Amino acid sequence: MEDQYSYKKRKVITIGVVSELTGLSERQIRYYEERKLVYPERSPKGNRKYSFADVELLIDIANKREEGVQTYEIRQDMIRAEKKKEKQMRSRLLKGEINARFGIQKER
Amino acid sequence: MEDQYSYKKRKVITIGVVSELTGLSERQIRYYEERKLVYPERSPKGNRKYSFADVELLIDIANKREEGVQTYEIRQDMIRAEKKKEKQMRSRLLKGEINARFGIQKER
DNA sequence: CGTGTAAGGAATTCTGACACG
DNA sequence: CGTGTAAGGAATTCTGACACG
Repeated sequence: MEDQYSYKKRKVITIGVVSELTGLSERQIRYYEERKLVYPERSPKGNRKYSFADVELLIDIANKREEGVQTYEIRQDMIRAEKKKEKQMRSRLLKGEINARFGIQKER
Repeated sequence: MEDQYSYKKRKVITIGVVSELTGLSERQIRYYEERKLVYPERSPKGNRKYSFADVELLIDIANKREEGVQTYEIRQDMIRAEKKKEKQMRSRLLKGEINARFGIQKER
């Protein structure tokens, strides 16, 4: 469910590449960060670094925006989805499903 | 066997990040390219872009170099491994194993 | 609210070359 | 052979701001 951590979530992509990948302007990407929709990491000197997961998220955001959805709405939806997910995780923990599914997983 | 194409093989990482990820200097990374050990793509304006697969390859190269293996040797080994792989692919094709393993694969 | 843009500066990357060994 | 470095230029990224709507 969480996908492999490495490639998808490592924050290594610069904003210029993210712009190419998503079709969004750097201005838009930085603005969505300001609106708390994305959370890039920063290199030692302050350059933003994104993951493939971030790129996908930004593409979803771009689609929502095209539909006229405001950044505030998008954020609210994300928060709701997040809470829903946490809730599921908690109930699964109680059932011990985590170990069953991820306990004896092979590497990679 | 080929892993998922997307995240691991997309060339989106700049040389500076690759340098951080591998511990190699940019000079070394460019030199290994000159010796035909790595093949980054180029952005429209000429900036090198690497994949996670490239990063792993560079780490392997760094290890070989530490053992004193010359770039020429490393390249020869890579070529040999490549040919061996092609050979396997060919024999598998004949047996029709490709369809069996990749034909009805689900997305992602 | 969401995005473009000019502004000025700092950091990144590029190439070709000299250096050492 | 493998790598460091100074050199000069071009491209990238950053921030804060003004603009429009």
